[in-house]
Amino acid sequence: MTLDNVQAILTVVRQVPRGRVASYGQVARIAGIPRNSRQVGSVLKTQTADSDVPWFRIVNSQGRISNRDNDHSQTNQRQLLEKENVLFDEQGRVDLKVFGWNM
DNA sequence: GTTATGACCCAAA
DNA sequence: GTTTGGGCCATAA
Repeated sequence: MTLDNVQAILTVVRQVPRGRVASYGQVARIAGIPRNSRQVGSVLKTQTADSDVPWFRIVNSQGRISNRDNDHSQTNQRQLLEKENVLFDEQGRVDLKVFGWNM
């Protein structure tokens, strides 16, 4: 990964509007690196909360929250999204048809 | 240089 | 609708 790509990823994530979510693959495509969806996660985990990047608006293509299979950060992300009117179902997933970011 | 791992994705079952 | 297996590519050891 070049530094340019990292900046492109962060720029894309910053463009995600409030109340919407985007998938890793979607971010990777828009950033110009279609096959590097996994690296998007690696970049986001270095950002954490004290950044201006809304990392919590990124979920996987199934609408599931993929952080480190831990427990705490997952709930934290969910609450951050619910604060923006993004609702989860009983299985802890968001409806990408409704809350997905379609440009 | 090779091997293993990962906040993933997609097609098939 | 969900779970599995194979594929991808960048980093770490």
